[in-house]
Amino acid sequence: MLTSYNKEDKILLALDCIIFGFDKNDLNILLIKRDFEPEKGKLSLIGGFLKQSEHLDEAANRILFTLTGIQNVYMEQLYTFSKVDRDPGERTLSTAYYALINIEEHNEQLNQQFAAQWYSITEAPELIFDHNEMVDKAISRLRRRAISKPIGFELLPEKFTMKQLQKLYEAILDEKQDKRNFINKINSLDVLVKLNEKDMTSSRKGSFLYQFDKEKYDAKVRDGFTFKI
Amino acid sequence: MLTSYNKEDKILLALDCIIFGFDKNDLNILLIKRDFEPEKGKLSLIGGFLKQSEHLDEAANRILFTLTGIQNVYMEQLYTFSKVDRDPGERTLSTAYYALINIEEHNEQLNQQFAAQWYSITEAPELIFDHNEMVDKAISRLRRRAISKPIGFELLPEKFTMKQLQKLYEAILDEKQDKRNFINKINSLDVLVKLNEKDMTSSRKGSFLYQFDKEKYDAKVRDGFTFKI
DNA sequence: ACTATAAGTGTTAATTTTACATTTTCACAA
DNA sequence: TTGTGAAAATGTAAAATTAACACTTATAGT
Repeated sequence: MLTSYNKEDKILLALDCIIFGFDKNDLNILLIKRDFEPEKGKLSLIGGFLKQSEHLDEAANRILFTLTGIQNVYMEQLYTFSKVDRDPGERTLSTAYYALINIEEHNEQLNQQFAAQWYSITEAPELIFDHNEMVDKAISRLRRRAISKPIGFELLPEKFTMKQLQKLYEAILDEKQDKRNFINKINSLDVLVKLNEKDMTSSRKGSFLYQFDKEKYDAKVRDGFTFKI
Repeated sequence: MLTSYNKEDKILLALDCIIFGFDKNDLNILLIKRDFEPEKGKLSLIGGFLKQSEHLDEAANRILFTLTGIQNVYMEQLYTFSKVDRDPGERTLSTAYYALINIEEHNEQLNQQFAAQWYSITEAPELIFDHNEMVDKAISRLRRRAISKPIGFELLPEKFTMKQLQKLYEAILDEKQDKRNFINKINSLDVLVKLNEKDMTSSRKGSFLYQFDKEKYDAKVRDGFTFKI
């Protein structure tokens, strides 16, 4: 086929993944010590380059898997960063993706053979290039999403307590929630099932475990309900 | 400087601009008849290619200016589209940008020498490649933005009537608004100045003109107020 | 001066959001 | 066995916001 584009510039396109995990009280992100120049040894997001015949979504998953062993994670495209000198090594753009994962569930995958590690976002480690900017943008996107979609459940174990859910939302939104109002709100959404099981690790009384009911949620969305915390 | 990226693929990166304008009752977008292959003669967004040493934001403005004569428009990045066969001519990604402009104000710029024309989004013309998908995404972004930022004012003349503002929001949100509630809401935001002038073209009684007070708005935002229609 | 037409204006009910404190349960220690 | 400490569970009333709704006013043109 004839193409008319042959005098246009071709450019390196990187991808960087902001992987959020939640651990008791804190939002964490997965970072890696960069083992090649430039900026070798500094902390970086999980990143790599797009191949010629790859969809960005695929590339993001390939890169995540290659560097962490984690797979089958739903990632969402965040933004394409394009400052001319953003990478001192060579001119590259980078499309950032972000995802939420449940730390425990993926810790088997993320084992010793990978250099990636969890860092609390409250400690805000300094990253190479424009990666801090990427993280900031991801956090604000996460906040916006968290109040309009039940996105947070991805960060919790399958069974969780109301307290854990509340802590999670407090971490994402970075603000305290009133316990009773929070529980009432969640219950009114009617997308959780209360199990006949208690978590006994946090108190003598024990607290009931809940599960997110995806089918119920999907059905409600179909009927035009909007989730809003 | 030494670079370690030399075995990575380089890729063509296009940009496409979704330019919204508003005209009495309808949201419009600016489209162009494509004058080169592939898909020559079909309708397309305003598009072009990123150059090696250009920021995406710059490129979007350059492309818009080149194809329409319109300049100094604030465009926001929307999404990067990357289906492998999205352009049958050659493998390209495309980063979409969108902007809101005031049709009258830019019609002098957009003169005969340019092929770009306004099309109502309600007529939903069929576009090349994945451009319809881009437009859909831009519209939903626009809706989300419109209820949380006073973004709509960019689409109106400097002086406008409440009726025009209401029509605009009805077009963006695609739903009727109650006249009294709408006006009360807008007034309670307290970011408009009522002028001592009337627009006499639409009724015998005439209707007062208003102006958006950007300084007042910025000051309020600084004090932590959130605009929400 | 009459008429036709769009502009302009407020109130009440319904819903949602916020603030807030006591009782319950149970493991463990005495 | 009884008592104690610690977290879990629970409801209501006030405040704020949103939604529904219809008549009066101003004016140009006849």
